[in-house]
Amino acid sequence: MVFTTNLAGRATIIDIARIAGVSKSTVSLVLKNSALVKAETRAKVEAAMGEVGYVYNRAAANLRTSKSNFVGMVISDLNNAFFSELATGIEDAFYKAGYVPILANTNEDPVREARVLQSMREQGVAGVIISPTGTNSAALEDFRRSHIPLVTIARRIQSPHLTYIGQDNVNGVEKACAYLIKLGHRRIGFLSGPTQTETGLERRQGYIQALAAAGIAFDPELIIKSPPTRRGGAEAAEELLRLDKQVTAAVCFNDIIAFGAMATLAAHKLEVGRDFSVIGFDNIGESEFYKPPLTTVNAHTRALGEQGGQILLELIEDPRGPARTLIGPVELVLRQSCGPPPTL
Amino acid sequence: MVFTTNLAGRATIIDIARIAGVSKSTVSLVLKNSALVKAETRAKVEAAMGEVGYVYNRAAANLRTSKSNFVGMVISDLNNAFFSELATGIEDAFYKAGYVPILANTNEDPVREARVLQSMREQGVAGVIISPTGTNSAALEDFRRSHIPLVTIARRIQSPHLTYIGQDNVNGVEKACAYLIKLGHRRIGFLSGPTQTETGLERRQGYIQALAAAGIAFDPELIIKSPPTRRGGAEAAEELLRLDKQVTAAVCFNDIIAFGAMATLAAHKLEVGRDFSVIGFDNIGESEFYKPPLTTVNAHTRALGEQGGQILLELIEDPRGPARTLIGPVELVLRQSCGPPPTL
DNA sequence: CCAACACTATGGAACGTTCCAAGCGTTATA
DNA sequence: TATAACGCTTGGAACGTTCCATAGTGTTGG
Repeated sequence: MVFTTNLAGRATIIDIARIAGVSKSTVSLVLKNSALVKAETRAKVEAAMGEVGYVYNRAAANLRTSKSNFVGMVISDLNNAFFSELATGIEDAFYKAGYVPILANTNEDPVREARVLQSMREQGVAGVIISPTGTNSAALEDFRRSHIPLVTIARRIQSPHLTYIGQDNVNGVEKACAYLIKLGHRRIGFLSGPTQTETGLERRQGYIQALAAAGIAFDPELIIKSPPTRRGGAEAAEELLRLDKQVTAAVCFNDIIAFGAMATLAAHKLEVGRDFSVIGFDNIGESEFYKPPLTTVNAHTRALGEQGGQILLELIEDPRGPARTLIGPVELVLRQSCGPPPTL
Repeated sequence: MVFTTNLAGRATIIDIARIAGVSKSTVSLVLKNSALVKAETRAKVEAAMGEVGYVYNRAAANLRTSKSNFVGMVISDLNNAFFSELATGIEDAFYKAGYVPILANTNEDPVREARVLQSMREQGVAGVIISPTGTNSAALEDFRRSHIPLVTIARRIQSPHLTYIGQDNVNGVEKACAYLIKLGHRRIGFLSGPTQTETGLERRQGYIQALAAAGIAFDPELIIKSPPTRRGGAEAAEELLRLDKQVTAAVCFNDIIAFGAMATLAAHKLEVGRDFSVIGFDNIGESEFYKPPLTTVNAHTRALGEQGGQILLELIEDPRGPARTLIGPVELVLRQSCGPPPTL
């Protein structure tokens, strides 16, 4: 007899047990590769499973054990290359460990974020990794109280209770600025992206620190905020040029803003790498192939995602222990957008 | 009494029933907003739920009803902007309908694809939408036999049994070529990407048809295959130039190849839009902001994803009916990579 | 010859829902 | 007054696993 195995009416371990002439407990043991079953018995059971095309019902197992192999993966903007690289890293870590990620793209919408977290609770996720929208720490705080392991990634929420993994934003921008200063630039703009997020504040902090370290006077006008989009970058660069302050270089909140800025510079007949230097942040895939190739801060995004996933898995294994904060190292990748790198 | 609601030991409808002084059946009815319960009773139950922070257990419901609100979303390369845009479209359709997507990024690996499909069966997904790796129709065919609704998207597998939604590849490349021909180009290269996939074959077909329609002799040497990456595009363009056949324009398999090609052209001191024209395919976000902005075929990727998700949802509602094929329309977006568009 | 023990196998309760059949109190109808 | 109808509520079986307590069979050692 062949079973047509759609959700309802597919073969269960009871069917297998009957066919193989054993009890359902034995079938269950076979499924978990228990050493308790005799090889011969195992073979019979496996034959029966093959015969009817048995498919394990994880929902039933989840219910019985009140565990699950689901993890939530909440991404704030999947269309941003940074986050899609992060997501593939995370997904990879889960995949390797046999966990299954439920995806939610919040699209920077805090309402959606809250709804999605609630839904994940209902699904019984074993844990959640999230790049928060940032404005909704209430929903996050609320979720945290459910005692489901939770990791925030790439965007920090100020809370001593939240485990966080991210890149070293301050140091990244510091390195970028220091490099420009070494190349001789004195008036350096900062296209700061959004300024109310932790990420934004940290990167801004790096800018200010680097200038101070070099003894360059800080001019708040040279910080231009904008949405972290190409258009935002283009407009911010426009504004920076309008200041007419002999700015010769800009550090950008991220690569995407840098791309936008480079478009504006080109429109103003400024050759990037000769007339004006630009540095980005993230080192997303396309930055290497841009025209000119973009000098940027490598945040090792994919690895960061993988490590974040890994940390969540550890937290699931052992939920005790205090919240951790991990800051991944960061380095400057020298390309043509600042002119030819100085020989060492 | 306050419950600490982690997975094990969180409040159940039985707890709620006891607190509210009703039966669990009544609580269940409240949960599904049944009109059968008196407003007063409903209020009592809802108060009890609020009191203990009740969280619905969907796994239990899934088991009982042998249904689920999970859908599988299998993406072949999430780091490719085309697919990440597709994914957000799909995710959006699911989100709106209350379905929860399980994500799997196969990374173009057929083995991973097969494993992932099996895992989704175990999770009891209500349906699956997949952009196949293309080389593993056996696994797909096998999955299809489980009678779980299945939609293939963006990449076609030749099978009369599979529902497919994609963009009009032939017509897209035809339009691109026709435009170049109208601009006066006669020797047009085709950076064909991978040639063994259906998508590749269709786009190649468009190229051949367009040349034929214009009475231009077909020269197979002008078709250069490569991986669909920036590097692939760069190398393919290199090869095209090496032919030394006075080629003045190239149509590319996708935008990413076009970006790579443009880098090569720049390295050869050819100004794209003046000395050489380039057209891409997909109209991914960055193409608008490239230098120069890329003329490309708009595949309405996000909308395509949304529609694909929608079709899967319809199939879940009503799994009967034959496999469908939907081909979305496609149009050329004129930008600077072919020089200024002719005035109409 | 029996106790002790290893090795396998098993029945049944439990996980948290849904849903059917049935119950009950009140009002309408005959 | 008996009965039907209606509005609301309920007990209990069922979904497909897991896992505990228990039991049957040899084998070993005293």
